[in-house]
Amino acid sequence: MKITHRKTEIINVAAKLFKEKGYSAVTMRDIAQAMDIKAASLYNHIKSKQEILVLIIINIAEEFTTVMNEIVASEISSIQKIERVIDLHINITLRNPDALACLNNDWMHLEDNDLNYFIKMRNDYEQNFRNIVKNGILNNEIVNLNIEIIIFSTLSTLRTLYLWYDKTKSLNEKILKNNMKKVLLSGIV
Amino acid sequence: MKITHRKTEIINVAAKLFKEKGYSAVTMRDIAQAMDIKAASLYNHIKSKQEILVLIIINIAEEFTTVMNEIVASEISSIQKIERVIDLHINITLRNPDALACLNNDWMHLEDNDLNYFIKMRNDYEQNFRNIVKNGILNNEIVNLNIEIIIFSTLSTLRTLYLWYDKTKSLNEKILKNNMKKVLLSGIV
DNA sequence: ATAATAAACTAACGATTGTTAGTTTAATTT
DNA sequence: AAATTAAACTAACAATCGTTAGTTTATTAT
Repeated sequence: MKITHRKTEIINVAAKLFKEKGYSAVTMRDIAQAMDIKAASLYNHIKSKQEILVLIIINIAEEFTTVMNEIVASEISSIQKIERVIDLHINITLRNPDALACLNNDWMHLEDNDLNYFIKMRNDYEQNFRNIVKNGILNNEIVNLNIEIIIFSTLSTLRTLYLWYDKTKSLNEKILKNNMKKVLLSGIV
Repeated sequence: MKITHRKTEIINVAAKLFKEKGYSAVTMRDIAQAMDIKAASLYNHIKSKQEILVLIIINIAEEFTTVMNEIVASEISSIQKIERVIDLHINITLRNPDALACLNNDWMHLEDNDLNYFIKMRNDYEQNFRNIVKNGILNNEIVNLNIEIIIFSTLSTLRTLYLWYDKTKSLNEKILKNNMKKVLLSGIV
């Protein structure tokens, strides 16, 4: 099915509502009301509530996957790769915070193939990041602490940036990226 | 209403289910089935589904509030205060990861007074943390980067530690705390 | 002008939701 | 032994859920 303008509107409105209350707590009537139409009218544009969720999440997940693969393939230092991962997360967060919130909180409500596909992408993503850090430790670019703690503390900050998105509006993008890299790489002391 | 043994069991089972699918997606029949009884039987012990959520979240939130107030009142350096905050989060995560997940993901489904009370506690908690960091910057214990980025990157890691809880089982508590302090305070480079 | 399409509508469906009422069973206390 | 209590049960309720069918309205293409 083609993605029309109206369909895009539904997806954006739904993503915003999903961010606020979560997929399960948002009804088709909620989405319709936010668009000033009736719930049944939504089905002229979308196949099901589940389809909305899939379109929101899978697109973003594929974008993460694509760029991560580029980063892994590039011939730059481990630190530079991590800096590019930081840029990736900030870019997507600034462009589409609602979809990102949805991906983070509602991915478990995907079904069947979509769920498996998502989980595979997420695992691959983490494994790629783990390899970057591992290589960084091996050639002394990165400090030799527990690797899972390094991975987790970095990714959890980047993944939940959307929660904090509002407060970044006073900062411009370049300053945000610079500060984030300093904090994540060199700490706060 | 007194909190009996059976009531505690319901709360623990519910917290685990809420962690997996979120408050809204878990039905009373789900909770009952996990306890091998019928849904109606739950109401011999609890008042409503909402009461379960309140008991899970508010207890944990009050514990955070109490200990944070102790930390703020103590006469130790800013860095030492942050280290105690790190300990606080790790302690609660190790003891009750399910309730913590529920607090993080489902607090918005609290209602009326409970919701307001929770939001006030959360705001006060962040403000206390902000003041600790601010003082640390003023007396040169902490690097002078954007304060909101410092606060956010630290808290987001600590708050989502429960997601990563499983992988920490190989580490003992002391090593986990030490590594986490090094990563959050001194970075990974 | 006519036909075709896009996008809304009303009305209703079967399933599921949280919850209540009233009853039964088993354990504990008097 | 009798009475009380704790904790389960069956059955059902009103409300809400995602969704479908069929229709109307307004816009666009022929």
